[in-house]
Amino acid sequence: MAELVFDANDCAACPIRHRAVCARCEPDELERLEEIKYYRHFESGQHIVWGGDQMDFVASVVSGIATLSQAMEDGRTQMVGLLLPSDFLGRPGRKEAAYDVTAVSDVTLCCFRRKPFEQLIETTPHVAQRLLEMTLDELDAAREWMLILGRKTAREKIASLMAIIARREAALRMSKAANGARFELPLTREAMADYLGLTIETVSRQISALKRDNVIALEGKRKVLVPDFNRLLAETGDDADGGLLI
Amino acid sequence: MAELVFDANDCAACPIRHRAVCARCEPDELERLEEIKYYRHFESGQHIVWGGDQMDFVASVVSGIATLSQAMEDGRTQMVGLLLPSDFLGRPGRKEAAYDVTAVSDVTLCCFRRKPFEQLIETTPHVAQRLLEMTLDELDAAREWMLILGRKTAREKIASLMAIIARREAALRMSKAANGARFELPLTREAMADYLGLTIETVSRQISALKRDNVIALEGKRKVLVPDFNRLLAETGDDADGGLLI
DNA sequence: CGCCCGATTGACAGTTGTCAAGGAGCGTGG
DNA sequence: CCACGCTCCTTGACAACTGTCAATCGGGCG
Repeated sequence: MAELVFDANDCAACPIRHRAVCARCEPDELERLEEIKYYRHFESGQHIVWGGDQMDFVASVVSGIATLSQAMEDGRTQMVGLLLPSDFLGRPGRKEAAYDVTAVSDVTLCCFRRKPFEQLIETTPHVAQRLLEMTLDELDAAREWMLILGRKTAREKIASLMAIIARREAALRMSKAANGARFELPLTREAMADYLGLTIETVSRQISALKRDNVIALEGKRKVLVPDFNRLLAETGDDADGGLLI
Repeated sequence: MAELVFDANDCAACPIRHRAVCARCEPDELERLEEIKYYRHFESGQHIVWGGDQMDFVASVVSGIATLSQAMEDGRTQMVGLLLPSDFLGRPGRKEAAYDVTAVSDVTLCCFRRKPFEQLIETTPHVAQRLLEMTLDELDAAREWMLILGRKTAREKIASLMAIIARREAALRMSKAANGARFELPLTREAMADYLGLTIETVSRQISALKRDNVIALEGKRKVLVPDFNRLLAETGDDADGGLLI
C-alpha cells in the first residue's frame, strides 16, 4: 500500500505533500529536504522510539498510525498524541525522545536527519512557518483532549473519540458523509483506554452501552456504523455545533 | 508593582524581555514591535476574553497570572493553560479566541495588534522562531498535564500541582531552595480543581490529607511549606527524577 | 483442533462526586 | 469596636461512577 512511496521517492508524488511540514516549500527548499530524507518502515505493534532514547531524526508520517505515550513506573499509561499521515514526529533542538512512539498499524516515515533539518529551519522560513502552524494545531488538539480527560464521563469520552475519528476519516476522504457515518477504529480497546484515561473494561462496557442504545452499531470489533451523527455528537457533551478540532 | 513597565514603555527595561516572544529580536525588530504594542491591565478575577469573542490582538503576559479554560454547557470547566509572566496569549491567524481567558491575579499584558503582528511573523524570522520554541514547550507541558488528568489519583494530582508550582517559583528566583521549599499557591481551590479535573471538595480533602501526613504544612490557606521536597516528589507518582517540564 | 490474544461481561470494591452544614478570614457599616 | 455578610474553604454522610479481579467468549493462526 505504501510501496508506491518507496518506489517514487519523489516529493511531488508524495501523498502527504500538501499537508505535511513541507507543504509550503518552494522547489529549491524541497530539493534541500530531499537531500536529507530517507524512508523507514515499521510494522504494526513495533516501537519506533522509546522515551529517553537518543533520536537523531525528525519525521513526517507518510502512511499508517502511530501513538505517543507516557508510562508511569507502575505501568499506568497515558497516550498523549496520535500521529496520522502528514503529522510530524520529533522536536527540532531536542536530542532525546520525550515519549514512547509506537506503530499501531504498519507505518512509513519520511525521516530527516535532525542536524541538517535544524539548520534548514534556521535558514528557510517556509518549513518553520508550517511547523509553527502544525504545532499550534496540535496544541489546540491537546487542549480539547484535556477537557475530555478532565471533565467528561466514560460514555462522553467514548462518544468523543468516535466523533473525532469519524471526522478525520471524513476529512481524509473529503466527503461530508451525508448524515450517517461508517468508519474503522484504528485503535485496540487498550489503545482507546490509554487515549481516554480509562480501563479496557470500561471502554468495552461503554461501547456496548452505546450499541444497546442504538447510538452506534458494530460490524466485527472494529467497524463502526453511526446511523445519526448528531445523536453521537449529543452524547459527547459538547455544545450543539461541537468545537472539536483536528 | 507593574507600574514601572507602564512608565518605562521601553523594551530594553522590560522584565520579561529575555523570555518572551520577543526574546531573540534584533534592535530593528524590536522597533517594529514597539510600533504596534500597547499595554493593558486587568484586575484579579476579571475576564480578559471569552471563547468565541473577536480578538484583534495577541499579547505577552508581563506580570500576573491568567488561566485559559474551556467550559461545557452544563458548567463543567477544565483549565487548559496557565499563563505566567513571559507566556504568550493568542494565536496568529486566528480571529476568534478559542478559550476563556481570566486574570487570577492583577495582570499586565503587552499587546500587539494582530494584523501587523502576523505580517511581522511572515517577514522576520526571529519572532516566528521564538514562538515556535514557546509553542513546543507549551505542547510538552500540555502532554505532562494529560498524564496527570488521565492517570493520576487525586492525591498524586495535588502533589504534582504543588511540585510544578514550587519548581516555577524556584526557577523565577533562580534559587535551588536547598531541600525544603516554601511558596504561595497562586490559585484558589476552585482553580486548582479546574486545573486537575477534580471538585473543590476533593482538592480540599487531599490537601488536608497531605498536611496530616506531614508532606506539606500550611500557613493560612495559601502559603505552603514543604519540609522534604523529595517526599513530595514521591507522592506525585513520577519516577525518581521526575520529568515535569515547565 | 487447540491455543492465544483481544474483547466482553459480571460481581464487587474503592475512589471521587454530590449534597449539605459549618468554619475562617475579611471588608463594610452601624 | 463589633456585628454582619460575603467568599472561600473544610468536613461529613452518602451515592455513583469507574476500577479491580475473574470468568468467559470469539476469531485467527499454527
